Amino acid sequence: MINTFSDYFEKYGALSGETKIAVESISTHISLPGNEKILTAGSTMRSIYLVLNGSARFYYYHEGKEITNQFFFEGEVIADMESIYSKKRSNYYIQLLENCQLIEIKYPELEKLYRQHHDLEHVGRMIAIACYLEENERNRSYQMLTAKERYLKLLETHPDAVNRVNLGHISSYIGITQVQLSRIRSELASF
Amino acid sequence: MINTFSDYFEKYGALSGETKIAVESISTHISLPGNEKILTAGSTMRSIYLVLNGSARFYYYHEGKEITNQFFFEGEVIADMESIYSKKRSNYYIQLLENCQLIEIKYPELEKLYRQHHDLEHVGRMIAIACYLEENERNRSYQMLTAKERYLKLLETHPDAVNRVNLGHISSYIGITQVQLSRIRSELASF
DNA sequence: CGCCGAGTTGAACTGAATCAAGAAACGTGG
DNA sequence: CCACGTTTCTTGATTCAGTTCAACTCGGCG
Repeated sequence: MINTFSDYFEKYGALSGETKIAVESISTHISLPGNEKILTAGSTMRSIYLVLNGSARFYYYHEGKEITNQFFFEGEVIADMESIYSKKRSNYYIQLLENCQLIEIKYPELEKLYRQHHDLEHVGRMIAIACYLEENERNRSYQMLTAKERYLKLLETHPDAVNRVNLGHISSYIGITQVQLSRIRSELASF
Repeated sequence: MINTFSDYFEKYGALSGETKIAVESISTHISLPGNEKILTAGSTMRSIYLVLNGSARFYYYHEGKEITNQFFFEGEVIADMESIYSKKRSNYYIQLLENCQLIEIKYPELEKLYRQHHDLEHVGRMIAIACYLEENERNRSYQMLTAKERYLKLLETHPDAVNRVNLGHISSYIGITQVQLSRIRSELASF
């Protein structure tokens, strides 16, 4: 169970006691109601959030339609890295899908810790690499899988998503319409 | 112009003179003929390569067909991060497309330097984040663009690829058949 | 000269999008 | 606790983008 940012970081490498204390010292526990947006296009993201409880999605608009690009569940970290790193206004939205218990870290403070604690920066690099590999795998699934196969893969890797999230969000996540996803589901159900 | 690994790293953040000297001390210049494979499925990747001259592609097989997942040109770094980090056998291939001048760094030696030089680890983290963001953008292009739009986008972002690489490699990169890409090109040419 | 790989083109087919209508589920206020 | 409106999901009919299979062109090279 991931209850603190230290827990989260330590999945990717060891941290000294000192570093863990420093990380905890900049963490704040917050709780927010479902539906709340923690990022809106036009504003800049300055914090990252560890999900203790609840879920969220990252989305954007294209030709008037919402497209969900990411889901966040318990133990995962909510962020728009693009906005955080560029310090520019985001083009994206992040919305809570349920009531959430979160731990917030203001990014500039984490950056300070990265500079002070080499072990933390190392773990940060490992996390970024893991994120890169995950995105790359998703790209490969667009190259080689059909819509139905991508859905089946999501069932395996993110069973949470399928049970707790709207069909429309899931369908845009795997790059199809919700009509098509509905057909895929009914086809699968008939076995 | 990127002539050394230090040049490459410094695109993402400053390095001390000492760190740069350390990086150069583990770099080796090599040149290899076009068509050579520097990674074959079943073997483990242990080095990364900066491209001074030439090009390469990263590919794999799916249902008997080659699918190209990445291109590498001058100033870019060739690696299969999955194999390098897991230290396991790769499922992928990396093939040089032209005669190449490369700079090789054996990964375990770079890892040592990461541990010794905090500034280098910081830059490494920035690079990983940039790679993540790039892959994420590619995912968004699968979510919202048609095959033709993805090709036009590749024309903008990687004009090199379109001129120097086989149609078949490009088509699998953007997730379509080479037949379809040929049609797209002839349609575009008619304007 | 003849072969070979790369690219193009045509015809038939298929997976997925679109448009549209209806059914189910959900939340809110009376 | 029911009635209503709204949102979410399903289903059918049609259209369209992209695949498949196959034949043909073209340039390079032994």
